[in-house]
Amino acid sequence: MNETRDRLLDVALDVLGRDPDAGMGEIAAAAGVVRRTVYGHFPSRLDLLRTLMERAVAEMTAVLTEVDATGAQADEAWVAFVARVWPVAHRYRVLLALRRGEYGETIHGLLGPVDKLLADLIRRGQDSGVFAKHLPPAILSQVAYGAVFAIADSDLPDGSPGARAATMTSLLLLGVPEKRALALVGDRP
Amino acid sequence: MNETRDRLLDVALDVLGRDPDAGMGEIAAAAGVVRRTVYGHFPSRLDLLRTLMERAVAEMTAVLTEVDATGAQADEAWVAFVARVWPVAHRYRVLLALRRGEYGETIHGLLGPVDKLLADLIRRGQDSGVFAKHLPPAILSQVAYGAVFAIADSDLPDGSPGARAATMTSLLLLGVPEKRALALVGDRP
DNA sequence: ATCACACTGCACACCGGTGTGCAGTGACCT
DNA sequence: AGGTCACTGCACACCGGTGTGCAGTGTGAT
Repeated sequence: MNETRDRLLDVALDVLGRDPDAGMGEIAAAAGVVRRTVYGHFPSRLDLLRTLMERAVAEMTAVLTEVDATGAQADEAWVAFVARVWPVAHRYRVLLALRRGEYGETIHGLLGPVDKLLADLIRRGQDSGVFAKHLPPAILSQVAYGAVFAIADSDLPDGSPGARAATMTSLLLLGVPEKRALALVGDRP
Repeated sequence: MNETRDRLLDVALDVLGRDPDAGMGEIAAAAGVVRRTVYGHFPSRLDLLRTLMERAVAEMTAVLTEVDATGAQADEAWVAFVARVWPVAHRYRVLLALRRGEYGETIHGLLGPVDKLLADLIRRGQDSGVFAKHLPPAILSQVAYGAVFAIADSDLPDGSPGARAATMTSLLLLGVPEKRALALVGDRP
């Protein structure tokens, strides 16, 4: 039923991923609707942002817990995570983009669960010896996560690097030896 | 002579690194000066930004060409680059932060030279076989560069990861084997 | 003493984004 | 046909940041 509301959220995820400072007007226009209509669904900009983040966080935690529950090694779980997230990676740029900015504090709070799950996965990998320990889990997870989305961002030109390259890169930076990384990612493209 | 002007630029680098959307008022306040005074030195906000970026870009290109001219292997050059940049890495967050945002286009243009030098260094490393080729130089350089500053950003807590961890991480993600990376970075902290 | 000059402390106009109010308009339901 | 409901298309007030004008005020040089 809530057709417009859903489209609004989809479009906002996209628009704000490109420009975190985009206003209600731009989002409305991108959704083929008038600004006034947006306020009909979300009483304020912050309200829209919050709903958006909650949705994104829910999807991410779902993927992470699912992948974690398979009982696989941490590096295998990471590969599965990136593979699951990659197809919609551009949707999740917003997670990174909105941490700074006007409502940064509010948004940052919403991201807590995701940060925790990521850090836990990396810690598990470090404890079992598959990930290197050159950085504490909380930081290493953010860097790896950031690298994956940075690569997804550069994915505009025709010759796209693709999921394989992003997975390889993140595995390397997590300290997985090249041989093992190649085996995990499938030796041939 | 231009004491206030210089302090303004220093402070702006710092403030804008924390919040790219900081206004002239915040910058002025942080410099212990009144907003009106800032306009006495820089006719517009964009003008301040441009001056700032030119200064930052000049410093970066200086370091990069210098490090490049030693004729060292690309991985050694990268280590030297990070070592030289690290002490003031937080100053250069602004380079990343301001690419998006209001004057993104203008700023992006200013960064061309730095991007090119970085990509050239990485390409040199790939051609001589010390860096992996899982990503094209233009992207790999940006990811490595981003990782270094992401780590510098997380450097707030008492137990700071430090330059060593940042160097290790970037080397790994560039595809340098752990053994070689440890040798380059000095086997003991 | 006076001049230059940098900074101050107000005033103001302007702009763009937010959020609201309210009278339509059209589609769909019954 | 009548009613509901979402969207429209204006109106508006409000806010915060930008950029400017101008009359001070203090300090250092001569």
